[in-house]
Order: sequence, then structure tokens, then C-alpha cells
Amino acid sequence: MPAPARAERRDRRGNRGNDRRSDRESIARSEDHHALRIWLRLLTCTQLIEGQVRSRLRSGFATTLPRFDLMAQLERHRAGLKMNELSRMLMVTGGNVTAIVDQLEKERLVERLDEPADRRAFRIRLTRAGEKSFTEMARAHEEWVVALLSGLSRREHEELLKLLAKMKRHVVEVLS
Amino acid sequence: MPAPARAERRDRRGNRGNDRRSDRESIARSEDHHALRIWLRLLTCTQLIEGQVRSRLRSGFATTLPRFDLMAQLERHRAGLKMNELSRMLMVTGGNVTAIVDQLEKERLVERLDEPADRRAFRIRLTRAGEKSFTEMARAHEEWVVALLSGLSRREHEELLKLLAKMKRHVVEVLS
DNA sequence: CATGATTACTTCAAGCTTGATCTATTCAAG
DNA sequence: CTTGAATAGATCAAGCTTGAAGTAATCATG
Repeated sequence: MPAPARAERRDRRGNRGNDRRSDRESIARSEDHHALRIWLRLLTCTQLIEGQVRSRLRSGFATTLPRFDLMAQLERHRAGLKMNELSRMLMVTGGNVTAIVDQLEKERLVERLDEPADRRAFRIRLTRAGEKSFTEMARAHEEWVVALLSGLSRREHEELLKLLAKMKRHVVEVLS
Repeated sequence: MPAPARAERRDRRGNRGNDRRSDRESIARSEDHHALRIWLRLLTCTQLIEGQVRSRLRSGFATTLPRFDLMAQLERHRAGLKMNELSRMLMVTGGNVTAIVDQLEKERLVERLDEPADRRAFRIRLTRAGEKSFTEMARAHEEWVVALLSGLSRREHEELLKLLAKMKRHVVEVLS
């Protein structure tokens, strides 16, 4: 299951990422604030991993990351979730959720159930077929992520998790 | 300079991010691999910051993140960059770079110069107007990022930078 | 109950991004 | 020189995402 264009792009560069000057982070001058460097590196790491996951989901399962993400939330909330809950959890706009749910519903992977208490709302749930489909993908997805992050020791994983938690907490607080 | 929709979404949630159950990371079960948790948290942090930067660039400077990113690379390489160099640095496809450069060129913020050695290629450079415009944005951008990341101490910044570097190195290596 | 504000969701246009395909140029090998 | 492969870039359809505006239902307050 090749990932044509992405692989092509990667192979073309011909280096192993050691060439700092050809890297996005080169825009951070040495005198720049540490924060800028961190942000750029964070972004790079995320995009590298995200790109892989995206391309493997496409070539291996003919689906997309947003669809996978949405199904992942539903899998953890078997009673179903309302549209606005999905929107908040996935950190995307409501219009976006509508579009993705529309697709998945058309493919019978999720269903919209009426919410008895509130006639404005639905409860979105995985169908049986959706559960089955998701389970398969989730197994592969976890393997990919584990492999991609296996460069850090368990100790480093914990340290990173802690630092990211702190960063996240602060960002969320600033935005409140 | 408000950020209407995003702010609206944020205000609506009514919590301070303390409610783990309404968080994307809730999909990581306790028995799941550490790697999955880290990946989800990394993604959340990135999206939070990226969303802010994006929305502030729009409301404050009527531009977008990809445009800003591209100009940032050009600002660091005053002699200009070829399309494929931009594509590699920004980690996006060539078609994407074409589209963004087309826009910026139409607005006279960048220019395509013929590459004498290779008639297939151009050299993209910031115009004077582009430099001026970018400098303004870059100052604001750095302030935003510094503020968003100010939750970590200098020591923690360095630790995080180191861990992300290691992660990145490994990911790049795996993909080679 | 009336009414104004809020909430749940949809719709839509505009911009981003990808992946695929295309043309033109350059390079490599015979 | 010729020819086939590789490269630089453009183009395009399809899907993602946002931000803005709209509809319908619910809530809060008097």
C-alpha cells in the first residue's frame, strides 16, 4: 500500500532531515525567542505524523483523518454524541461536523437518532458496520503511531506528555 | 480585533479545559499505549495554537497561515527560493505552492524571477512591499507565540525542544 | 405566556490541500 | 545526437475547513 505523492516528495529530497537549512525551522533566527523555535518544531512534528496517518488511512482504508477522528470519538461514546459535542471534541466548526456526519451516514457507518429531550439535536452513533470498520482501522492506526513515536524511551514519553499537558493547560487558560 | 466564530465556539464550551471527558484525548483508554496519548496531546496543542494564529492573522492582517508561512521562508532566504524548495520546506504539495504563490504574486507581495540556469524553474522572492508587509506580521506573530507558550519555564522550553527534536529525528528516519 | 437571547444544527462561498495528470526542460547513457 | 528517465512546475477535481448567515427549538425573565 504505497502512498504515491507523499513518498515521492519524501524520496525526492534525498536527505535525511539533517540539513537544517532546508527545514521550516530555519526561519527561526538564533536570536529569536525560544517560543518560536518550539512552536515551529511542534508544528513540524505534528505535520510529519499527521501526513503519515492521513496517507496510510487513505491508501489502506480509503478514508480520511477527519472521518477517522470522528468515528474514534463515537467509538468511545457508545451512547452517541450530539453534533456540538463532536464539534467541541474535534475542535472543528459545526458546519464541518455536519458535512462529515452526512457522508458517514450516507455510507451507513453512523446514524442520526432523534434526541427525545431536545428536538433541535440529534444523537450520532456508530452503526454496527461503523464499529466493525473502525475497529480494524484503529488497530492499524495505533501500530503506526507507536512505531512513529518509538524513538523516545518510556521515560521521555512521560516527560513529553507532562510538558505538553502543561503547555495545553496554559494555552487553554490564556484563551479563556 | 475579535475572532468571531472561534471565540464563539470557545465561549460556548463554558469550561476551562478541565473536563477530560469532553476532550479529544478521551479516546485514549487507560490501557492504551503511551504513544497514542502523546500523539493526541501533540495534535491538540498544535491545533489550539494554530487556530489562534490563523484567526489572528485573518482578523489582524487579512491573510492566512499558509501565506504567512510561505512569506516567512522567503524572508529568511532573500535570494529567493524555487517552487520545489518551498514545497519541501513547507511540507505541502507543489500544487499548493503554485496556488499560494499565484495569489501573492497577483498582490505584488512576491515575484517570480527566471532562473537562468534552468528554464523549467523560477526563483520566488519577496518584493519590497512583501518584506514590509511580512515584517509587520512577524512581529505580532512572535508576540502571540511567546504569550501562548509562556506557561513553560525556560528550563521546560529547553527540555521540550530537545524531546521534540528527538521525536522529529526518529520520525524522519523511519520515513526515509 | 410573551419575547428576546441562546443553542443546535444546516447551508454556502471561499480558501486550503491533496493526489493525479500534464507539459516542458534537463539529465544520463549509449 | 538520441532517447528514456527524472525533474520543475502547472492544472484540476475532490474533499476539508472556516466563517458567516440562516432556521428552528429551547431557555430565561418578567
